[in-house]
Amino acid sequence: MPSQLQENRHGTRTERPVGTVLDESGRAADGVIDDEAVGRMAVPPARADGAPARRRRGPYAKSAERRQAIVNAAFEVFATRGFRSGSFREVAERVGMSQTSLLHYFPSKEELLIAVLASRDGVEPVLDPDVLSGLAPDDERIPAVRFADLITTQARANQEVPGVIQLYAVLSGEGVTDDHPGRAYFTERFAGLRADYAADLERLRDLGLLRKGVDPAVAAATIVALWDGIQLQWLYDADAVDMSRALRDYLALILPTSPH
Amino acid sequence: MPSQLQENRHGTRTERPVGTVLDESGRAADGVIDDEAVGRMAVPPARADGAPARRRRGPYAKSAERRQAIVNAAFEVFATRGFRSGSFREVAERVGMSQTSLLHYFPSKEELLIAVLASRDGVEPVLDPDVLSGLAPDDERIPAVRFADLITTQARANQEVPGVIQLYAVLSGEGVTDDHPGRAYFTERFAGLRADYAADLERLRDLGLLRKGVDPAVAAATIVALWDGIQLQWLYDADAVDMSRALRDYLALILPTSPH
DNA sequence: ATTATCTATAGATCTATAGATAATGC
DNA sequence: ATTATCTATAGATCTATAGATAATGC
Repeated sequence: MPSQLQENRHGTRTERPVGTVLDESGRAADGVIDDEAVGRMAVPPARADGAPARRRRGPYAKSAERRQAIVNAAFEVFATRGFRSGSFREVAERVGMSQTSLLHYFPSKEELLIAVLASRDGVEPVLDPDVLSGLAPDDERIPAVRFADLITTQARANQEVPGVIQLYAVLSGEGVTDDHPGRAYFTERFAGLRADYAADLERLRDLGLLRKGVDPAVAAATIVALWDGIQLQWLYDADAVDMSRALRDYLALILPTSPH
Repeated sequence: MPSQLQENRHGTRTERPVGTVLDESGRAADGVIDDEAVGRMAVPPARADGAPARRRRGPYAKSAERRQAIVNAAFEVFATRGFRSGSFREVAERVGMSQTSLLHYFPSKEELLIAVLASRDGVEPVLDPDVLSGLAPDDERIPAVRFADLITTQARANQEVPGVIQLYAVLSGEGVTDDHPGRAYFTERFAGLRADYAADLERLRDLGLLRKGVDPAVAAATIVALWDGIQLQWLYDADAVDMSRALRDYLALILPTSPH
């Protein structure tokens, strides 16, 4: 039973995402100390009088909470206005502080965006991977059913978290414009998702559960593409499309044993 | 033989697209007189001295050409920067005139966007619908093959027109942000594409060419979604995905008779 | 005379810096 | 003493208006 399949859900990886913001004390936005970053910190210079250099105090107690509030507000602003049109002033207004105070936490708009993208990876709901579609515990089709279930369940769950789908659609479109600071994030995210799904599908193929003639790499890109594309249509007209249905139908086509 | 299938290619409709800009003489951007718009024009008021009201002269000879040059420049600017971040100044620079002169042709940025979206529908390459995959002229699978060929050929052709895919991805993402003037265009475009493809697939189903269990409406939304999504991935990494391959493979799954 | 184009500029942004004051914690 | 927050503001935008001048065509 390839339990690895559980590790590749859309957006539930545990490594720290690329570009996680670290403040000067080497603390990531979630408050966890990053040893590597601490190691990279500038050593306080010895003073001319030979006295020992002073130690930095680090952020105050409520600082992490404040950062998170800013990231949450920026999440909303970027989702409703995009990165380039979303303004510091609007984020500040929502979080109830002056615009310049934001710069104490995020010294540039780029860094704020990176923090939002990183936080987004954590906002997605975590699934219970044991929700199976009533198959006998030794049913050989379980890996295929689980793979399809994880994707469609995740799609349905994303739908319930306000802003997640819109932030993603808005920024992934804007990200291909000139010099956009989100480009690397999306390039890597797409590559990672394709690789993860392709690996899953190769395992399923080896188990004889993938339809003959389906290429795992092409199907992996197709799953991601279909998912993104149907989300975009859903944003324009939520009643006109059924996101999880479209995904389920496609997965049923390439994994003929899964239910439909 | 359902020749209607040829009429529904991605972006090759002949009606004037929603929101086509008409200048004050009732002339559309392409120079064609729009009778209905002329009829709507304000009647010149009779003057106090009873003399006949003067007639408007209409745009000068080179005006249509100038408009087109502006639309083309705006196309590039919006594709590389998005609508909100793309500026009148940059469009003016590319077209070699002052920023304020643009306002003579397009009195607001919104109208310029509408004109760009309308022009985009005409930029897509027109296909020769008779390119078939070497089937006997009386082969009953021809409608399915033609449907699949039109889509994959269009996908390959779009790839060759610089900016078309990027403009579309950037603006369709930005279009879901608050008060975006492109929202109506994309809402209607998606609805139209879904309806067109669904009608095609229903015909194919009636001919026994659609795989059992495939719902035409879901498959129609899936084609559009897959297409948009794979284009987005392609913009981030052109070497990593094969757009027409992904479309072809999906179409082969739902239309089992088409070649692969 | 009408259309096309330009200069000057109003008025509203926006990001970021400078530097003062308030709050927190060693 | 350090961190957090604020006010004031520089300097760079951006869209759009006002109104003058140039080019075109009735």
